[in-house]
Amino acid sequence: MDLEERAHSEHADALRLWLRMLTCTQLMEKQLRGQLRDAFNTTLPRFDLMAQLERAPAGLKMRELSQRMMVTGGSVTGITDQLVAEGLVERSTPGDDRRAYLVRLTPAGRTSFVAMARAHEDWVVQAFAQLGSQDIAALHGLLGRVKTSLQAQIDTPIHH
Amino acid sequence: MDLEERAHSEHADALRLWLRMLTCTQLMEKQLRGQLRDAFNTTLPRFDLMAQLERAPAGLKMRELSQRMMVTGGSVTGITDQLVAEGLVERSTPGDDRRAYLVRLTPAGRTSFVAMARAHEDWVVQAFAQLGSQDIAALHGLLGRVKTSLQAQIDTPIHH
DNA sequence: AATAAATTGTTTAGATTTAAAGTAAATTCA
DNA sequence: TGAATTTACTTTAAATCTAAACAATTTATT
Repeated sequence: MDLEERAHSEHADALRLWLRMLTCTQLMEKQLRGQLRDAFNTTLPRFDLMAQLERAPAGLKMRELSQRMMVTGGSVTGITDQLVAEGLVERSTPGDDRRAYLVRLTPAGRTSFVAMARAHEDWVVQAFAQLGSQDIAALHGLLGRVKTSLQAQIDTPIHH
Repeated sequence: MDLEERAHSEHADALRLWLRMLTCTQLMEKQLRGQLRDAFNTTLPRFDLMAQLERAPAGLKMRELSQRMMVTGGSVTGITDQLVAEGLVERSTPGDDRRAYLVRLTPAGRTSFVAMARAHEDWVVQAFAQLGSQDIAALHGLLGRVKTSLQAQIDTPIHH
Protein backbone atom coordinates (compact mmCIF):
# COMPACT_ATOMS: atom_id res chain seq x y z
CA MET A 1 0.00 0.00 0.00
CA ASP A 2 1.53 3.33 -1.03
CA LEU A 3 1.33 6.59 0.86
CA GLU A 4 -1.66 7.84 -1.03
CA GLU A 5 -3.67 4.72 -0.46
CA ARG A 6 -2.84 4.79 3.21
CA ALA A 7 -3.95 8.41 3.44
CA HIS A 8 -7.23 7.51 1.74
CA SER A 9 -7.94 4.59 3.99
CA GLU A 10 -7.06 6.59 7.10
CA HIS A 11 -9.44 9.28 5.96
CA ALA A 12 -12.14 6.68 5.56
CA ASP A 13 -11.32 5.29 9.01
CA ALA A 14 -11.77 8.68 10.62
CA LEU A 15 -15.12 9.09 8.89
CA ARG A 16 -16.28 5.64 9.96
CA LEU A 17 -15.22 6.36 13.52
CA TRP A 18 -17.22 9.57 13.57
CA LEU A 19 -20.32 7.90 12.17
CA ARG A 20 -20.08 5.12 14.73
CA MET A 21 -19.60 7.57 17.57
CA LEU A 22 -22.65 9.49 16.39
CA THR A 23 -24.69 6.30 16.14
CA CYS A 24 -23.76 5.22 19.66
CA THR A 25 -24.67 8.58 21.12
CA GLN A 26 -27.96 8.70 19.24
CA LEU A 27 -28.92 5.18 20.31
CA MET A 28 -28.09 5.98 23.89
CA GLU A 29 -29.96 9.28 23.86
CA LYS A 30 -32.97 7.65 22.27
CA GLN A 31 -33.02 5.02 24.99
CA LEU A 32 -32.58 7.46 27.84
CA ARG A 33 -35.19 9.81 26.39
CA GLY A 34 -37.74 7.03 26.21
CA GLN A 35 -36.95 5.82 29.70
CA LEU A 36 -37.16 9.30 31.21
CA ARG A 37 -40.48 9.81 29.48
CA ASP A 38 -41.97 6.46 30.47
CA ALA A 39 -40.74 6.42 34.05
CA PHE A 40 -40.82 10.11 34.99
CA ASN A 41 -42.72 11.89 32.26
CA THR A 42 -39.82 14.24 31.66
CA THR A 43 -37.25 14.99 28.98
CA LEU A 44 -33.49 14.81 28.60
CA PRO A 45 -32.85 18.58 28.59
CA ARG A 46 -34.95 19.01 31.70
CA PHE A 47 -33.07 16.20 33.41
CA ASP A 48 -29.77 17.66 32.25
CA LEU A 49 -30.56 21.11 33.64
CA MET A 50 -31.53 19.65 36.99
CA ALA A 51 -28.39 17.51 37.02
CA GLN A 52 -26.23 20.58 36.57
CA LEU A 53 -28.00 22.29 39.44
CA GLU A 54 -27.66 19.29 41.70
CA ARG A 55 -23.89 19.44 41.30
CA ALA A 56 -23.91 23.12 42.19
CA PRO A 57 -25.87 23.51 45.43
CA ALA A 58 -25.13 27.24 45.56
CA GLY A 59 -26.92 27.67 42.25
CA LEU A 60 -25.83 28.60 38.75
CA LYS A 61 -26.37 31.60 36.53
CA MET A 62 -28.21 31.12 33.28
CA ARG A 63 -24.93 31.69 31.48
CA GLU A 64 -23.22 28.92 33.41
CA LEU A 65 -26.08 26.55 32.74
CA SER A 66 -25.89 27.36 29.07
CA GLN A 67 -22.15 26.65 28.95
CA ARG A 68 -22.34 23.44 30.93
CA MET A 69 -25.29 22.12 28.97
CA MET A 70 -23.64 23.22 25.72
CA VAL A 71 -26.80 24.83 24.40
CA THR A 72 -27.61 28.46 23.68
CA GLY A 73 -29.16 30.78 26.19
CA GLY A 74 -32.57 30.66 24.56
CA SER A 75 -32.92 26.99 25.34
CA VAL A 76 -31.98 27.50 28.96
CA THR A 77 -34.55 30.27 29.30
CA GLY A 78 -37.29 27.99 27.98
CA ILE A 79 -36.45 24.97 30.08
CA THR A 80 -35.93 27.04 33.21
CA ASP A 81 -39.30 28.73 32.70
CA GLN A 82 -40.99 25.33 32.63
CA LEU A 83 -39.22 24.00 35.69
CA VAL A 84 -39.93 27.19 37.62
CA ALA A 85 -43.60 26.91 36.71
CA GLU A 86 -43.58 23.38 38.11
CA GLY A 87 -41.84 24.43 41.29
CA LEU A 88 -38.78 22.25 40.71
CA VAL A 89 -36.38 25.14 40.29
CA GLU A 90 -36.25 28.74 41.46
CA ARG A 91 -34.69 31.95 40.18
CA SER A 92 -33.19 34.38 42.64
CA THR A 93 -31.10 37.48 42.09
CA PRO A 94 -27.50 37.32 43.23
CA GLY A 95 -27.43 40.74 44.88
CA ASP A 96 -24.34 42.00 43.18
CA ASP A 97 -25.48 41.76 39.55
CA ARG A 98 -28.95 42.80 38.60
CA ARG A 99 -28.64 41.36 35.10
CA ALA A 100 -28.12 37.83 36.32
CA TYR A 101 -30.24 35.15 37.89
CA LEU A 102 -29.12 32.47 40.23
CA VAL A 103 -30.99 29.28 39.48
CA ARG A 104 -31.34 26.61 42.15
CA LEU A 105 -33.20 23.39 42.76
CA THR A 106 -36.09 23.75 45.17
CA PRO A 107 -36.45 21.06 47.84
CA ALA A 108 -39.15 19.48 45.67
CA GLY A 109 -36.81 19.67 42.70
CA ARG A 110 -34.04 17.97 44.61
CA THR A 111 -36.32 15.18 45.76
CA SER A 112 -37.60 14.69 42.26
CA PHE A 113 -34.10 14.72 40.80
CA VAL A 114 -32.66 12.19 43.25
CA ALA A 115 -35.20 9.59 42.17
CA MET A 116 -34.55 10.22 38.49
CA ALA A 117 -30.79 10.22 38.92
CA ARG A 118 -30.83 6.82 40.58
CA ALA A 119 -32.74 5.30 37.67
CA HIS A 120 -30.68 7.18 35.12
CA GLU A 121 -27.45 5.85 36.54
CA ASP A 122 -28.79 2.31 36.42
CA TRP A 123 -29.78 2.73 32.78
CA VAL A 124 -26.33 4.00 31.87
CA VAL A 125 -24.61 1.19 33.74
CA GLN A 126 -26.81 -1.33 31.93
CA ALA A 127 -26.03 0.25 28.60
CA PHE A 128 -22.31 -0.35 29.13
CA ALA A 129 -22.76 -3.68 30.87
CA GLN A 130 -21.10 -5.58 28.03
CA LEU A 131 -17.83 -3.73 28.61
CA GLY A 132 -15.40 -4.64 31.35
CA SER A 133 -14.02 -1.97 33.60
CA GLN A 134 -10.80 -1.96 31.61
CA ASP A 135 -12.69 -1.34 28.40
CA ILE A 136 -14.57 1.49 30.04
CA ALA A 137 -11.33 3.01 31.23
CA ALA A 138 -9.79 2.65 27.76
CA LEU A 139 -12.79 4.27 26.08
CA HIS A 140 -12.80 7.04 28.64
CA GLY A 141 -9.13 7.72 28.02
CA LEU A 142 -9.35 7.75 24.24
CA LEU A 143 -12.42 9.98 24.29
CA GLY A 144 -10.61 12.27 26.69
CA ARG A 145 -8.01 12.90 24.03
CA VAL A 146 -10.71 13.49 21.43
CA LYS A 147 -12.45 15.95 23.74
CA THR A 148 -9.27 17.88 24.47
CA SER A 149 -8.41 18.06 20.82
CA LEU A 150 -11.88 19.23 19.80
CA GLN A 151 -11.91 21.90 22.50
CA ALA A 152 -8.52 23.15 21.35
CA GLN A 153 -9.77 23.37 17.76
CA ILE A 154 -12.83 25.32 18.82
CA ASP A 155 -10.69 27.78 20.78
CA THR A 156 -8.49 28.26 17.69
CA PRO A 157 -11.04 28.79 14.93
CA ILE A 158 -8.35 29.73 12.39
CA HIS A 159 -7.95 26.13 11.30
CA HIS A 160 -11.47 25.51 10.20
CA MET B 1 -11.92 -1.71 48.43
CA ASP B 2 -14.89 -3.96 49.13
CA LEU B 3 -17.43 -5.19 46.65
CA GLU B 4 -19.87 -2.44 47.34
CA GLU B 5 -17.32 0.30 46.90
CA ARG B 6 -16.15 -1.23 43.67
CA ALA B 7 -19.71 -1.37 42.39
CA HIS B 8 -20.19 2.28 43.27
CA SER B 9 -17.04 3.39 41.55
CA GLU B 10 -17.80 1.31 38.48
CA HIS B 11 -21.24 2.89 38.33
CA ALA B 12 -19.64 6.28 38.49
CA ASP B 13 -17.18 5.28 35.76
CA ALA B 14 -20.00 4.29 33.42
CA LEU B 15 -21.72 7.60 34.05
CA ARG B 16 -18.54 9.55 33.45
CA LEU B 17 -17.95 7.65 30.22
CA TRP B 18 -21.43 8.45 28.97
CA LEU B 19 -21.08 12.14 29.79
CA ARG B 20 -17.74 12.29 28.01
CA MET B 21 -19.10 10.48 24.97
CA LEU B 22 -21.98 12.93 24.86
CA THR B 23 -19.64 15.88 25.17
CA CYS B 24 -17.43 14.65 22.33
CA THR B 25 -20.38 14.12 20.02
CA GLN B 26 -21.86 17.50 20.86
CA LEU B 27 -18.56 19.30 20.30
CA MET B 28 -18.09 17.56 17.00
CA GLU B 29 -21.63 18.22 15.85
CA LYS B 30 -21.36 21.84 16.85
CA GLN B 31 -18.20 22.20 14.81
CA LEU B 32 -19.56 20.43 11.75
CA ARG B 33 -22.81 22.36 11.93
CA GLY B 34 -20.96 25.66 11.93
CA GLN B 35 -18.68 24.61 9.11
CA LEU B 36 -21.54 23.37 6.94
CA ARG B 37 -23.35 26.62 7.52
CA ASP B 38 -20.36 28.87 6.86
CA ALA B 39 -19.03 27.01 3.84
CA PHE B 40 -22.20 25.71 2.20
CA ASN B 41 -25.10 27.46 3.87
CA THR B 42 -26.68 24.15 4.78
CA THR B 43 -27.42 22.07 7.87
CA LEU B 44 -26.38 18.74 9.30
CA PRO B 45 -29.73 16.95 8.75
CA ARG B 46 -29.83 18.10 5.14
CA PHE B 47 -26.27 16.91 4.62
CA ASP B 48 -27.08 13.64 6.32
CA LEU B 49 -30.11 12.98 4.14
CA MET B 50 -28.10 13.65 0.98
CA ALA B 51 -25.29 11.42 2.26
CA GLN B 52 -27.71 8.55 2.69
CA LEU B 53 -28.99 9.02 -0.85
CA GLU B 54 -25.49 9.20 -2.30
CA ARG B 55 -24.75 5.76 -0.88
CA ALA B 56 -27.95 4.41 -2.44
CA PRO B 57 -27.95 5.44 -6.11
CA ALA B 58 -31.17 3.53 -6.75
CA GLY B 59 -32.94 5.73 -4.23
CA LEU B 60 -34.47 5.15 -0.82
CA LYS B 61 -37.98 5.12 0.54
CA MET B 62 -38.90 7.66 3.19
CA ARG B 63 -39.04 4.83 5.68
CA GLU B 64 -35.52 3.73 4.85
CA LEU B 65 -34.25 7.28 5.14
CA SER B 66 -35.93 7.61 8.49
CA GLN B 67 -34.32 4.40 9.78
CA ARG B 68 -30.86 5.19 8.48
CA MET B 69 -30.93 8.74 9.77
CA MET B 70 -32.38 7.55 13.07
CA VAL B 71 -35.05 10.24 13.13
CA THR B 72 -38.82 10.00 12.92
CA GLY B 73 -40.72 10.14 9.66
CA GLY B 74 -41.95 13.66 10.24
CA SER B 75 -38.42 15.01 10.13
CA VAL B 76 -37.68 13.20 6.89
CA THR B 77 -40.83 14.60 5.31
CA GLY B 78 -39.81 18.15 6.22
CA ILE B 79 -36.20 17.92 5.08
CA THR B 80 -37.14 16.12 1.87
CA ASP B 81 -39.73 18.81 1.07
CA GLN B 82 -37.03 21.46 1.34
CA LEU B 83 -34.50 19.63 -0.79
CA VAL B 84 -37.12 18.85 -3.43
CA ALA B 85 -38.07 22.53 -3.55
CA GLU B 86 -34.42 23.36 -4.16
CA GLY B 87 -34.06 20.75 -6.88
CA LEU B 88 -31.42 18.73 -5.04
CA VAL B 89 -33.58 15.67 -4.53
CA GLU B 90 -36.57 14.15 -6.31
CA ARG B 91 -39.48 11.94 -5.30
CA SER B 92 -40.71 9.25 -7.67
CA THR B 93 -43.19 6.41 -7.18
CA PRO B 94 -41.80 2.88 -7.12
CA GLY B 95 -44.51 1.28 -9.30
CA ASP B 96 -45.26 -1.61 -7.02
CA ASP B 97 -46.35 0.28 -3.90
CA ARG B 98 -48.53 3.32 -4.21
CA ARG B 99 -48.03 4.30 -0.59
CA ALA B 100 -44.30 4.75 -0.94
CA TYR B 101 -41.96 7.27 -2.53
CA LEU B 102 -38.53 6.62 -3.87
CA VAL B 103 -36.25 9.53 -3.09
CA ARG B 104 -33.13 10.16 -5.16
CA LEU B 105 -30.46 12.79 -5.61
CA THR B 106 -30.88 14.85 -8.77
CA PRO B 107 -27.73 15.49 -10.85
CA ALA B 108 -27.58 18.95 -9.26
CA GLY B 109 -27.95 17.34 -5.85
CA ARG B 110 -25.14 14.93 -6.53
CA THR B 111 -22.82 17.70 -7.70
CA SER B 112 -23.66 19.76 -4.65
CA PHE B 113 -23.16 16.83 -2.32
CA VAL B 114 -19.78 15.81 -3.71
CA ALA B 115 -18.31 19.21 -2.89
CA MET B 116 -19.74 19.15 0.62
CA ALA B 117 -18.62 15.59 1.27
CA ARG B 118 -15.04 16.39 0.38
CA ALA B 119 -14.92 19.24 2.87
CA HIS B 120 -16.83 17.27 5.49
CA GLU B 121 -14.34 14.42 5.31
CA ASP B 122 -11.45 16.83 5.76
CA TRP B 123 -13.10 18.35 8.83
CA VAL B 124 -13.61 14.94 10.38
CA VAL B 125 -10.04 13.89 9.66
CA GLN B 126 -8.80 17.10 11.26
CA ALA B 127 -10.97 16.54 14.30
CA PHE B 128 -9.28 13.19 14.95
CA ALA B 129 -5.84 14.32 13.85
CA GLN B 130 -4.42 13.97 17.37
CA LEU B 131 -5.12 10.24 17.36
CA GLY B 132 -2.87 7.73 15.66
CA SER B 133 -4.39 5.14 13.38
CA GLN B 134 -4.09 2.55 16.16
CA ASP B 135 -6.04 4.76 18.52
CA ILE B 136 -8.69 5.25 15.87
CA ALA B 137 -8.94 1.52 15.36
CA ALA B 138 -9.16 0.91 19.11
CA LEU B 139 -11.91 3.50 19.54
CA HIS B 140 -13.78 2.10 16.56
CA GLY B 141 -13.61 -1.37 18.01
CA LEU B 142 -14.75 -0.40 21.49
CA LEU B 143 -17.59 1.70 20.16
CA GLY B 144 -18.57 -1.18 17.92
CA ARG B 145 -19.21 -3.25 21.01
CA VAL B 146 -21.18 -0.42 22.59
CA LYS B 147 -23.27 -0.09 19.45
CA THR B 148 -24.04 -3.79 19.22
CA SER B 149 -24.98 -3.91 22.87
CA LEU B 150 -27.25 -0.86 22.62
CA GLN B 151 -28.98 -2.23 19.54
CA ALA B 152 -29.58 -5.53 21.30
CA GLN B 153 -31.07 -3.71 24.29
CA ILE B 154 -33.39 -1.73 22.05
CA ASP B 155 -34.57 -4.89 20.32
CA THR B 156 -35.28 -6.43 23.76
CA PRO B 157 -37.22 -3.69 25.51
CA ILE B 158 -38.06 -5.94 28.45
CA HIS B 159 -34.96 -4.83 30.32
CA HIS B 160 -35.78 -1.18 30.49
C1' DA C 1 -64.13 -12.06 -0.85
C1' DA C 2 -64.42 -9.48 3.40
C1' DT C 3 -62.55 -8.09 7.46
C1' DA C 4 -58.65 -7.14 10.29
C1' DA C 5 -54.03 -5.87 10.85
C1' DA C 6 -49.88 -3.84 9.45
C1' DT C 7 -47.24 -0.55 6.76
C1' DT C 8 -46.12 4.01 4.45
C1' DG C 9 -46.12 8.59 4.51
C1' DT C 10 -48.03 13.07 6.15
C1' DT C 11 -49.77 16.16 9.48
C1' DT C 12 -50.21 18.12 14.03
C1' DA C 13 -48.89 19.95 18.48
C1' DG C 14 -45.39 20.86 21.29
C1' DA C 15 -40.45 20.82 22.85
C1' DT C 16 -35.78 21.93 21.86
C1' DT C 17 -32.47 23.94 19.18
C1' DT C 18 -29.83 27.75 16.79
C1' DA C 19 -28.68 32.42 15.28
C1' DA C 20 -29.68 36.94 15.55
C1' DA C 21 -31.83 40.92 17.42
C1' DG C 22 -33.32 43.33 21.50
C1' DT C 23 -33.09 45.00 26.51
C1' DA C 24 -30.99 46.07 30.63
C1' DA C 25 -27.11 46.41 33.52
C1' DA C 26 -22.17 46.44 34.40
C1' DT C 27 -17.57 47.59 32.97
C1' DT C 28 -13.92 49.96 30.51
C1' DC C 29 -11.52 53.81 29.51
C1' DA C 30 -10.75 58.28 27.50
C1' DT D 1 -17.93 61.67 34.34
C1' DG D 2 -19.79 59.81 30.29
C1' DA D 3 -19.61 57.34 26.01
C1' DA D 4 -18.53 52.92 24.18
C1' DT D 5 -18.21 48.24 24.94
C1' DT D 6 -19.23 44.06 27.03
C1' DT D 7 -22.07 40.97 29.52
C1' DA D 8 -26.53 38.55 30.98
C1' DC D 9 -30.71 37.30 29.72
C1' DT D 10 -34.93 37.18 26.78
C1' DT D 11 -37.30 37.14 22.57
C1' DT D 12 -37.97 36.00 17.79
C1' DA D 13 -38.01 33.27 13.58
C1' DA D 14 -36.97 29.25 11.56
C1' DA D 15 -35.29 24.45 11.60
C1' DT D 16 -35.46 19.96 13.59
C1' DC D 17 -37.18 16.71 16.48
C1' DT D 18 -40.64 13.59 18.93
C1' DA D 19 -45.01 11.29 19.68
C1' DA D 20 -49.35 10.65 18.29
C1' DA D 21 -53.18 10.93 15.17
C1' DC D 22 -54.49 10.40 10.47
C1' DA D 23 -55.06 8.75 5.50
C1' DA D 24 -54.05 5.62 2.02
C1' DT D 25 -52.52 1.25 0.71
C1' DT D 26 -51.02 -3.37 1.23
C1' DT D 27 -50.94 -7.80 3.52
C1' DA D 28 -52.84 -11.40 6.36
C1' DT D 29 -56.63 -14.04 8.09
C1' DT D 30 -60.72 -16.24 8.08
